[in-house]
Amino acid sequence: MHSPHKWRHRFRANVSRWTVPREIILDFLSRTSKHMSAKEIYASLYRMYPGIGLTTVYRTLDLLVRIGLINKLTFGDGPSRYEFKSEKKNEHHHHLLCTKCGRIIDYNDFMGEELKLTKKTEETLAKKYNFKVQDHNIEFYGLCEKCQ
Amino acid sequence: MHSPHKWRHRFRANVSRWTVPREIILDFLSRTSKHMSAKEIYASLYRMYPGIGLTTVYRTLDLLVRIGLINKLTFGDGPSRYEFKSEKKNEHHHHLLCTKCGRIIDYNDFMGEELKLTKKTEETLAKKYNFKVQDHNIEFYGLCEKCQ
DNA sequence: AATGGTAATGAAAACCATTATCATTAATAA
DNA sequence: TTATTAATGATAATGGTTTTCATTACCATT
Repeated sequence: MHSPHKWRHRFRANVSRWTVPREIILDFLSRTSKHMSAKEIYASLYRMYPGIGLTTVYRTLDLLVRIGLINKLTFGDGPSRYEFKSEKKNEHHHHLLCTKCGRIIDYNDFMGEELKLTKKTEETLAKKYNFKVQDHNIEFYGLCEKCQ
Repeated sequence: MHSPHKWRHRFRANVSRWTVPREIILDFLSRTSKHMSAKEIYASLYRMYPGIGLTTVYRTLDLLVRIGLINKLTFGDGPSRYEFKSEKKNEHHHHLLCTKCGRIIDYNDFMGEELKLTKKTEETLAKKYNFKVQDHNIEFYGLCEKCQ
């Protein structure tokens, strides 16, 4: 299923070496759908690979974001969270955040409408402010099932 | 123009006292359209009111967010920024962020379309996940005029 | 106006996520 | 196999924010 060196060429292309810590971090992220903080990732990996350092986790996450294999999510307070970026085009999604318990829900409804709106907005902003849009983010805040 | 105790009743309603630090912080924010960090606000006020403490600035900003008079903006890394929330309904806006220089641009184009999309999304999410939406946020990332 | 109860203040220390430093280790080109 | 040099991991440092606590000052009640 998971060929061990699936992503090796992506590293090579970025003048980066293929190392054990990088492989296990990326493999770990590719197998979970959770949105985890650096510390949580570190704690999870530490059991199987006690030699790993938190610093390396931070550096690797940073590299993976630069390469474009994962997303970094920063929701207001608290630590940044990371999620694996799926190859599948139709898995583009946004987040629903519970303001009480911090729960994060992925949703991908209305992506068609959203795309229409963002495309239109991007064009207008480009003209009006001479701003070159690279990416966008949409999130909803509220109360999840358990918290209301 | 600015009655000095314009917001006093808002504090009372929240069982909070009307104090000098709170007044000058709120007054300062109401007069600027910039998105300032706690430290920047502190530095600006320190000149006119050297007795003020950074801690009080943080605490007051937190209170003002709770009361609903200002917005707290958290853009990835760096300090949180704060903006005065205008009373005028038509001044609802979102942000355009330059990923290179950090510049923030307010825009309020397509609010009609946005409202349509968010309303629809909120209804669906409420049904599908039993999630009660309270607020939303949209932001675009890219390069500003100077940085591209 | 004076008093007293208590919330608010400010200086300092603590906290927490993240980054920098640096000696050691290991990936890879030769 | 070796040499080069990027990557690692322990530790210290950093920066934003929060906590602690003794002091101050709002403001409801006299």
